[in-house]
Amino acid sequence: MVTIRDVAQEAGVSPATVSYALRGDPRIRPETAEQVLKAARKLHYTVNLTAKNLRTGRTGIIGLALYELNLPYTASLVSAITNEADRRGLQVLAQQTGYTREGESAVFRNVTNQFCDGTIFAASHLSNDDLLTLSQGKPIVLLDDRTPPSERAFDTVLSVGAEGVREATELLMRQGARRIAVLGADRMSPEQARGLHTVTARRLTGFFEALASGSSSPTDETAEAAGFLPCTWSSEAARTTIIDAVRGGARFDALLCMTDLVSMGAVRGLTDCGLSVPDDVKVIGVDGIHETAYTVPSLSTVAVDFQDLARKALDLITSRIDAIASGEADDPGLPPRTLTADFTVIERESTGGQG
Amino acid sequence: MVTIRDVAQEAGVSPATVSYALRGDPRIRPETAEQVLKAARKLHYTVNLTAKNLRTGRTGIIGLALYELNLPYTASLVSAITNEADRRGLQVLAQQTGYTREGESAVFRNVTNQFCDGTIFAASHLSNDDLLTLSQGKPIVLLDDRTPPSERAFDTVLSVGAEGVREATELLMRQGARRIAVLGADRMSPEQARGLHTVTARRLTGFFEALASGSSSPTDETAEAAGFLPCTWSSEAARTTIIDAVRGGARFDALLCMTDLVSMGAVRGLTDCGLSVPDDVKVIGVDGIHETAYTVPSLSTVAVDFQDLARKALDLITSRIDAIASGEADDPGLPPRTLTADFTVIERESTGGQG
DNA sequence: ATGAAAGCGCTAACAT
DNA sequence: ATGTTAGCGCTTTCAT
Repeated sequence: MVTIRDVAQEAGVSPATVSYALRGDPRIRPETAEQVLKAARKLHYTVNLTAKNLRTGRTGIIGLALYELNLPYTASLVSAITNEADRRGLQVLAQQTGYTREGESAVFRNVTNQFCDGTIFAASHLSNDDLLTLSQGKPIVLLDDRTPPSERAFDTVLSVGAEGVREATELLMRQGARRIAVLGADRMSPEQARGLHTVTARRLTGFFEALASGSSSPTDETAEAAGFLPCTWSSEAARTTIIDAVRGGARFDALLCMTDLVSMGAVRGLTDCGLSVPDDVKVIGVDGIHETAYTVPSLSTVAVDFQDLARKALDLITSRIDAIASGEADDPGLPPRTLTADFTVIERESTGGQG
Repeated sequence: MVTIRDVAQEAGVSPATVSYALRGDPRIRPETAEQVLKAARKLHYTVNLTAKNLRTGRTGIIGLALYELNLPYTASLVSAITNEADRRGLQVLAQQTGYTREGESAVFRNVTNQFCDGTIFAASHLSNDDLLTLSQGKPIVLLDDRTPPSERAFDTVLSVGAEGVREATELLMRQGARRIAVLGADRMSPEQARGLHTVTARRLTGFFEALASGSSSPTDETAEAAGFLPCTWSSEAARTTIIDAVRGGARFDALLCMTDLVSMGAVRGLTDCGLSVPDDVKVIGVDGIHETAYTVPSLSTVAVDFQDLARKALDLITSRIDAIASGEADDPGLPPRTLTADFTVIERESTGGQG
């Protein structure tokens, strides 16, 4: 391994000068710097980040802890965040927590606290207090934090919420839906939805808003909620839930699905029951995963702008890391910030649009 | 930050003793070790991996360089490899190279050589010589290495090849297919296929084998190759290729698709042309990505056993890392090894089976 | 403008 | 059975 000393010797200067020159410190005379650079290139020198990190206390690695890596949505997240990190000269260590409290805290113990300057985290079982303890003072950015805005303890970036789902619901109504069932959410009143801050609650708020404003508009007919069909956000759960619902006599002409995986399962279940999408039932989902474009029928969706989300998450975390590095350890610092990722409603065949 | 010295002081021993005790070195008396452990717990001590790494020259991080992270197949790879690494106390740094030579070598320069003890790599543009230079002596395990077995310079684990595709083709024939077109592969003779060692060539070899053995069996009719429809392995490319082929008068009653994403696009394209799967055309793919179970119709596939693949890749790389650590630097060491991941043929609706 | 020197926290000879 | 010591490669005062 070629070290800074080798370069120093080659260039006829001291290791300190090499260190400065390599990072473009203005104190080094241009000609000297040039010598150093030449020597470094000649010897194929690369910094040893481990040594640098030991010295500086930073690793340049951002942890990314998600419930599961093998899902189209999380794969998009990993991809977008890795790209954006790369652009900033950072690395990403992705972990899966497996929906368990144990898995989540293990990630902090074994990974974040060891390797990472900070962590982007989709929490499910850990409270803010748990996180405060586990994070050991390192920054955390939450993905879709579910604590009420007033009680937030961490920066967070939110994916599609009320606004996106309101537009989705309006699209369904515009296409003639009159009885819209919600798939993938527990029954909730508009008041409850507004009081809670889970992803589901935020999305349902948009659903209720659309319904409410629709009924006050001068359309001849008006749409109504045709019930809640709770299920986990997997295609399998969605499929069986829909089959049971249809066999149980549920009546709806449209399905608002909480995610795209749910809408894929829904279409599959509807097909199993001999129902046609979009003729008998219109379907829309949320997330904007890639495969929605190629299913039969193609699926309408509220697509998260993953690049925007990644950018926001990294802005948030790097600003915290920098703040800590510049010695604001016990400083109260910036208050927790909440950012929302952009989205686009994509209209496809499942709501009666073009493929 | 609490260091090994703090623990030493608390336990009334030397830092070295703490280091030994913490790693269960038998030289330390049990009672002493107990004292140390208690002190460490009391102070919430955790090793500083950066320091440990600087000292030992290992990081416990495995690089994973794939052309693209946001694909169902690669997401499965990331997930399985991360899980398996976790089980072995290792971390995974996933990177996307973006199909470019530049991206591939950048990963080595910026990531692997800095952070990783070794890299699991899906190469496309780099030659063995390039890799030898870039790897700087750190182990590399290739995914689906395309160099001929006799010229292999690295360990590799192969995904589905001839065997899996032979079984897939046989399934198609058993279901009555007589004119099987191949989607996602360039035209190739059986001899060419056997001489090349790309994923495509290995798979085509299986296709030709099935065709050849089928014609010598006592079936009344015999299947034949109905042409090659080259396209990249994306749903979009598959879809447009199929549409063009059908409009151009191509005649086939079955499609052997090189990947599942290709078969998803194929079904979509066939549907666009008013053809039905499996009635008009039977379709099978390769990979075993999750979403094939929920499409309409559900897709038959040759499913890679991702866990098995991950296990094999990590066995390979850890054995190399350990060999290097135990001082066999310039040793010729083990010759390059080739392992093949297990697979299962899954029969679903697209070949006329159950959903 | 550059160099000397002191560590960052840990491990592994080597000494006791 | 445990302690002393010498670094791993780098950055960063502090001298010169």
